Amino acid sequence: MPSATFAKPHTGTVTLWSGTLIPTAREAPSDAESPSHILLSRAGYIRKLGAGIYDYLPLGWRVLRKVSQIVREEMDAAGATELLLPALIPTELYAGTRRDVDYGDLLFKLTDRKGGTYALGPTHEEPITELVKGSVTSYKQLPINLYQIQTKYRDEARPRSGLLRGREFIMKDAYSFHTAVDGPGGLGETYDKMHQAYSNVFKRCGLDFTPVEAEAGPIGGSASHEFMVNAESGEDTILKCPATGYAANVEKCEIGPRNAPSKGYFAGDPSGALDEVHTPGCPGIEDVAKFTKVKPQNMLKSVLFHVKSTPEQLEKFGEEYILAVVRGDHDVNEGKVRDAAGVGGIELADPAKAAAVGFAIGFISPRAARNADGSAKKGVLLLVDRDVALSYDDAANKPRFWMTGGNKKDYHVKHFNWQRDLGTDPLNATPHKPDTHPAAGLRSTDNFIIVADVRNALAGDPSPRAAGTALVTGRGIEVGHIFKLGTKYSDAMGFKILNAQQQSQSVIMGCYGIGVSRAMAASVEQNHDADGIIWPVGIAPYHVIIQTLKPEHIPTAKDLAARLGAAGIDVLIDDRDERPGVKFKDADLLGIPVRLVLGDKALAENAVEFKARNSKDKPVNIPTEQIVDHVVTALT
RNA sequence: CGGGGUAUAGCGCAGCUUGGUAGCGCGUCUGACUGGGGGUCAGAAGGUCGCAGGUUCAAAUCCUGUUACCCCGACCA
Repeated sequence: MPSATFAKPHTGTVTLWSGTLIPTAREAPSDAESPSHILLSRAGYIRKLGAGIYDYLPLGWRVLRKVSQIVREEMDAAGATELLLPALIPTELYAGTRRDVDYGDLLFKLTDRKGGTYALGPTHEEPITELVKGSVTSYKQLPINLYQIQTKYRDEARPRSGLLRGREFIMKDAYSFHTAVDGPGGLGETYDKMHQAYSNVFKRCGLDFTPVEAEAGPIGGSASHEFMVNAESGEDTILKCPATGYAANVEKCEIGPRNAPSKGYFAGDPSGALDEVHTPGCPGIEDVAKFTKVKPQNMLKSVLFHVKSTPEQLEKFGEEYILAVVRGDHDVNEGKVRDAAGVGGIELADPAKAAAVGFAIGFISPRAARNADGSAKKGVLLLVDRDVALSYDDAANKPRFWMTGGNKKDYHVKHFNWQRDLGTDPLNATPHKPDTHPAAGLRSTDNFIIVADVRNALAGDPSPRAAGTALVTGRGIEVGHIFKLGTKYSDAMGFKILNAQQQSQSVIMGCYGIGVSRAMAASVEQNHDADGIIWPVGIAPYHVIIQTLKPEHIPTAKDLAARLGAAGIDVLIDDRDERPGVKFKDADLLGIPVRLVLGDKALAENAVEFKARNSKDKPVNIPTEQIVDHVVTALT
């Protein structure tokens, strides 16, 4: 681990408990559920003021300042510079990007006395682009990477878990500007630097984290990474390859190759005669499974997407749909569907509109992508996951049994067979090649069908990086996200400059975020026990807590604190006239790495009692003259 | 946004069914005894029962409305 903050040649802070505000409580507020929320509340770091809104008390603010300082040092070392933008953003600034609309209700909006409308910034792409656009006029001034540490606002539909998902939170956001993606000074170079800086930051914060590949941006490749703190209580699921270290979030994770079916995709005889069953009020897989006793893994789940076409595409191709088919116990992955289809954007189809085009949502079968005569419906792509494009079960050595929708309300069918029941034999289908240009839209052909990986990866799926290795899952809390934006914002806001060839070009951007307040909570999620918090040294509010057991020991405690402070150590002196039991309990709750106790026993032998919060070892007496060195060693 | 729930002292809760002087634990304050893992005893302060209407001689309690908050789901750079 890189050098800890305390080792720097500055004087540490010394604080008297009696002079500050540390309201510890035996019981947490009833609305606190997650460990970080409960412990930070009980130990007096934060207090709730409203849904998703928290006071940062002195201890909490010290932790946030320590995290911020680590972020500053690493960002500065990576060539970025700090500034501060307003939190209050005039709505006009969103005119080009339309993000006030895209963000929707997530954006806090307010109106001033003159009727002007504003937003409380959730991120700052627009203000930073506006700033740089107005002050950078030559390619010679690029690249540049600017960051701020600031309070952000998002009107979350459901704030939860204390600091982990608040409506007001502290975030570091950085934005870089370039004239090229590759090469010296390019976006890629800064992106890699940020990746390294983020790893340094989270290491110094003492967090156990995993960088994962996330949904790729417009530039493609691994253009986005999330930094996930590994914690069981995390909201996000990540997948890892134990052999190669490959890690990705559910949205992004690829699934490796598996054995090709022995007879080929779709090939094989039916498992029985097509059998229609009445399934009243059962639109969902779970309902059907319960009602018919057929396992979800023997069902085909058909999900209809609507292609978000541009007006020009609408003109040329009409409304287009994608019918994605996965196994009943699998989840369709929207990003994979979009990429496999080769279109720019998709959305779940509206049930009413789908019904008008002949899709009974909830009861769709692959057959719904065909006309009555078996020909392909115009503008409908049938996208079949590899795990269901089968008619023969190699493992069981018999025809594959499928149940699927009956294409009319309240009916399903058993013994669906791809070759017999699709309408046209898929073996004769012309493979669809998505147009290389996503904006081109779908093309209708007679046999419009693709076999692809279109579902979310699961634990046990083959790794995409190591043959014969299975993916494993873990839970995580997203504390950082780096992203290659490309020209999305510069184009939307008309930010172009002349390059060395005297040609006007769009400025290429990257953005890089760290959830500062979320990192504090994530650390507690990861580092606590039944008694309280266990801070990593790097972000602990104080390095040492000195406890006096009798008031007459306070002068001795102050002398000791001064010696520790001179060594750059931050010290909290618990000078309260409380009983020892209360003080020990509170010390454990607060989670300060080192506890020094001044009591008659130790003082009688001219010693101080030392205990590390993260150790189960019994306290040991250290001679007073050695205590500073002992603490420094313990903290390093 | 859909479903479920809660609102009474700083915190955690009871009281509401069956209307009649506002209760308990923790914490706080005073005093005494204590003094190495939330100590004991004695005393004290602290609440217009979320808000607004209504019913009633009388409402924390019954009725109507409203607001806030929590949980599950949907959503989430």
